[in-house]
Amino acid sequence: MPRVAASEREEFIEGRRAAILEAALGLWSKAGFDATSVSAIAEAAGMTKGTLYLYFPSKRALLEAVIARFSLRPDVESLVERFRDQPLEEVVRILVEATWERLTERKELVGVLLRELPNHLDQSQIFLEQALLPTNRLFASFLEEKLGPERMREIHSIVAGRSLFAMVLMFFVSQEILGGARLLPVDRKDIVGTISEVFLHGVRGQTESPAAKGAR
Amino acid sequence: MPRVAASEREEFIEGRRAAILEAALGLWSKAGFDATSVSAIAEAAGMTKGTLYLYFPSKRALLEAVIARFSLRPDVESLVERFRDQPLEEVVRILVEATWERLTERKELVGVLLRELPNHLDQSQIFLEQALLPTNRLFASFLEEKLGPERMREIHSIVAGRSLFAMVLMFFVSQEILGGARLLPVDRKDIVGTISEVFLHGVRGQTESPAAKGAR
Amino acid sequence: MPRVAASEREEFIEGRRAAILEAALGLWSKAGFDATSVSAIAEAAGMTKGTLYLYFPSKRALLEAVIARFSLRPDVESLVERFRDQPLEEVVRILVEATWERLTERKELVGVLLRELPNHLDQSQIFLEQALLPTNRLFASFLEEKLGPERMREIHSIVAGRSLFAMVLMFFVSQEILGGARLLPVDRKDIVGTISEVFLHGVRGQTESPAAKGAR
Amino acid sequence: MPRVAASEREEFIEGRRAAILEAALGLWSKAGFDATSVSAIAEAAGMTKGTLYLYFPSKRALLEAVIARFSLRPDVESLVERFRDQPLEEVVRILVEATWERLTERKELVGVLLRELPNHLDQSQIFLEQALLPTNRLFASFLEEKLGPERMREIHSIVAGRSLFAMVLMFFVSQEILGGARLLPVDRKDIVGTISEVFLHGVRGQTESPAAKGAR
DNA sequence: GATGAATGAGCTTTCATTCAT
DNA sequence: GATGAATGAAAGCTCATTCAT
Repeated sequence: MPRVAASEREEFIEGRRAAILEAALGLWSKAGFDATSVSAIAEAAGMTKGTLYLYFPSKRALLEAVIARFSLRPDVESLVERFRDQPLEEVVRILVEATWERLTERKELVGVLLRELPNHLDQSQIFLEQALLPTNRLFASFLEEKLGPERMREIHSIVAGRSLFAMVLMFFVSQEILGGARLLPVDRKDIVGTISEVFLHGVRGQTESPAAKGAR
Repeated sequence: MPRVAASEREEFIEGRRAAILEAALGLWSKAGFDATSVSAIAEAAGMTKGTLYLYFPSKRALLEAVIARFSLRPDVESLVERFRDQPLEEVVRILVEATWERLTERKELVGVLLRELPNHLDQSQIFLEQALLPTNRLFASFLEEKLGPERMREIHSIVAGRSLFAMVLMFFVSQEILGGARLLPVDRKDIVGTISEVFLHGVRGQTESPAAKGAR
Repeated sequence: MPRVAASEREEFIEGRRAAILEAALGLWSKAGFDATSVSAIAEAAGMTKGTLYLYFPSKRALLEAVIARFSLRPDVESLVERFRDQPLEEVVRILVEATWERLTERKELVGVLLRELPNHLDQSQIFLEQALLPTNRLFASFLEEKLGPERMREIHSIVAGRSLFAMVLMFFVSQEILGGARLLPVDRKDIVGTISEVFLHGVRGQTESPAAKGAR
Repeated sequence: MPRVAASEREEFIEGRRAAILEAALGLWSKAGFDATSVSAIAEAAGMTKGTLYLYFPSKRALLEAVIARFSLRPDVESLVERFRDQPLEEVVRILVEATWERLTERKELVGVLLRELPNHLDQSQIFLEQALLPTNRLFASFLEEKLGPERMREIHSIVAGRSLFAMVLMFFVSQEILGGARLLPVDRKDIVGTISEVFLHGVRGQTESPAAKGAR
């Protein structure tokens, strides 16, 4: 004779879990995993330590749940799917823009992952396997299709694809997480534009005019 | 009245400090700053906790000393200086190669910096200012010289320069630090080659054949 | 939802705090503040260190709480109020007796205060202001009333009043705290009697018979 | 074949010991025995920890040496001896004045003794026996002589004598050590005058005029 | 489901003392 | 005689986790 419907109860529980995850993420992004106490998280989530342990069996498990939340995958996949017929230029620009957007939205999570993944190598494996590699593969195959087999003999599509993501992420980290923006602010347009430009000509490669060739 | 020459004593002290720094770096790269106890570091350095505190006033000061050790600066500077007259292609390839080498040598330090800098934003600022920006500026001016003012109206030299470093570092992090190499090993030659290739064509840009243009 | 009434819980907490204060006082009176460890106090109070820190945020705060407990004030005030119409002799004798009694009851606290106040000058100020001065002033005004303005031109009522307390306290300290009683036991009656006698004739002053005068 | 005469060496050693004692006293009076480290004392004495241990076998022994330095004895004895034939009034006034002076000179030592004696009861015994009791007895016998056997049936000469010292010391402690002077400054003349006045009439006692009696 | 008192292991740091040089 | 590097014990304090209510 449950007082509430099962679904309602589950919803409630999911809400509490979400509140805890959010609180943990916020505090960890500020001070790191070890330097944040469980009771601080519980307080930020509006409950006591004891209650928090009703929803997660340990601090470690809470970290795993936070990590599991993150993925750029859905975005990239749907974008690539949606724009598969568009020219490469278009897709790359949209992708860079979307990725930067996504990173900005999840700034806190990016910071936490950056710091905590290396401390938890098993988590790291899972994360790479589930969140990064499929996207990397998908985009690589898209690149291969667009660039043709000839060019693929010169560059490694996986490396190339990951390089694009690397440029975006690294720029994001140095500007937004480590505070580079305060020292040397760069306009977002310049960032997205330059990265796309560099990548595009980079993967296209080679097809320079004789004049440019002479200039080398 | 000291029995040993001052220089000899200083040497001895410097040796102990170095041993401590090395021990700290090794342990931190495995488990992180907070999760590594001072006594573990002392033991790894072949002394007791009390002795360690003779050489560093606090755990925090030890971290700062470890961070202060790191810089890619000298390398890049001397390389750019040495090869200033060589074609861009040459310099970029050498630079990417050298940076990858350096990162590999200092793998542990890279991991520690990655994780601890965001937790110590003041240190972060100092690090960015002293280790990253000067190099970034130097390479940007080198790029401008090589590519000419026209191209510079299309791309941002600082962003471009940092993108190169970003590609190298990010690849390094995902392969070597987070363990990507175990999931999807990529040959080092491919990495260096592709990154250089992408970057070079990327910054050169533009001078495509009409055929390529039509394909967009 | 708490299972016990709020008042009941508060009572419980107050009980634990009292147990800790008592334990701290007992140990400090034997070995001093610095030489007594927090875990020794906790053990004496029937709990572990961690639990003690649930009730007091620091060792220092515990000291402050102990100091805050002490005051001779209520006694003196009520006594002076109650016996305001009695002759000075009566009041002084009762006061000396009561003070000695009180000191004996709180022997441990007296010892702790004696030693720790000079190490914590801020606490010292608070203690003097709240516990000593009001009493001193009250008794001084009582003396002025009883002795008349003429005599007051010769002696300083604040100094005189404090002198009485000084005699009692100092005797107490040298006999009971420093162990003088073991070397040269003095009957309590003698102490109270002589101090009162000395003080009374002292403040009355002057009105000796010619015979006594000649004996000088 | 000593390079210096034995006496010269002894003098040197005595000088170092004195420097250490002084340094220890200065620091202890500020922060207390436990809260002052041996190396702080050594530094203040112009040597290193290791050297200090050449002169005193332990921190505890250093405390004992400091305590052993203190005594009011010589003063009181010589004063009483010198003024034995003067009227009681004169002697008491001089004694109070001299004691206050002495306490002021040795303010630091008084503070240290006050705090540390109760922590070191064995030292306390020695101190009482050697520094206080003989003086107390001497002054008591002087009082008996001056006041005559009749009065002695009413007051206890030891208690009376110590009361005088108590008044002086207690006033000194509350004003100078605990900082009472800052709250309620009292002129030194008033202090010495009132204490002497109170004591003198107090021990003389009894012989009031009928008028005064009626005023009670 | 929620609480919060309790714990014990572990942390960083200090310090009196020793001893080879 | 003087040094200062080394130590190990212990201090104050924090915190993840448990569990009776």
